[in-house]
Amino acid sequence: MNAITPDITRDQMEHAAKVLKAIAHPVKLEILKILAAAEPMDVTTLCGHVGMDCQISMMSHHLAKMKDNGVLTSQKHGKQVFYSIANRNLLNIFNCIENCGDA
Amino acid sequence: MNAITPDITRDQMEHAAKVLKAIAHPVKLEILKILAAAEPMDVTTLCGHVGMDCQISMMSHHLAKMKDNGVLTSQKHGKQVFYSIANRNLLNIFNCIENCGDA
DNA sequence: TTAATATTTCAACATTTATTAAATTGTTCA
DNA sequence: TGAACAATTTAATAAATGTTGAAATATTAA
Repeated sequence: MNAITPDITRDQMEHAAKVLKAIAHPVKLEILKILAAAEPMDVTTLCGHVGMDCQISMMSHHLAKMKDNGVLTSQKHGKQVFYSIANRNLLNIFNCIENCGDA
Repeated sequence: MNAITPDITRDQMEHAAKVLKAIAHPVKLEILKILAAAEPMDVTTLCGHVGMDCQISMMSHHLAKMKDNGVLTSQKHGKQVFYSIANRNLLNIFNCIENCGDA
């Protein structure tokens, strides 16, 4: 009905808010960025890419939350767990981020 | 450097996370949607559009936070304050939302 | 079976966010 | 001036989030 904010119901709004909340964190955005370039990836490798201040336990929490909200999927392979991006459309958000820099 | 996640620095990541946090809430998304269709708008009118469970004080808190994070701007006119969207590029996020529905 | 590795879960804590009511500021108008 | 209205600020509280380290759970390999 509207070109800019297409037909979005209140329920979709609630869902969208959850997804956005699940990624509105610098480390989580970093995770998405890393996976966007090289998915799937296991937790330890991912942690290494994120940087020195990364603890495996923290990483696991972040990943779990994103998975809970449908942002990521995971697959176990041996003793490692590999994470992927559930729907790469979400990556459009990075264009948003770049363009909406500072107004 | 990368088509999908363009050259985004860690600082930009931090900034993006703040902006996303500032809108990752159903009512705040609703506010954006309403303003997208009819900006600028004063607080009371906005509150009316949001629905029955809207309290003016809550609205004011939400608006203040979004303004603090550069999402909205405001202009005083008489005893009313009119809010607008600072950068309409941000509205692309709604396309993201629509497309990234449920995977 | 024991040891080593990868990841998750648990528990505790500090910080941030959301919500609500009450008090306050600023503006207009009689 | 002072009553009425619009919006913000303050304060209190509940709820959610982020972080950390330790313990628990797989899985593989020796």
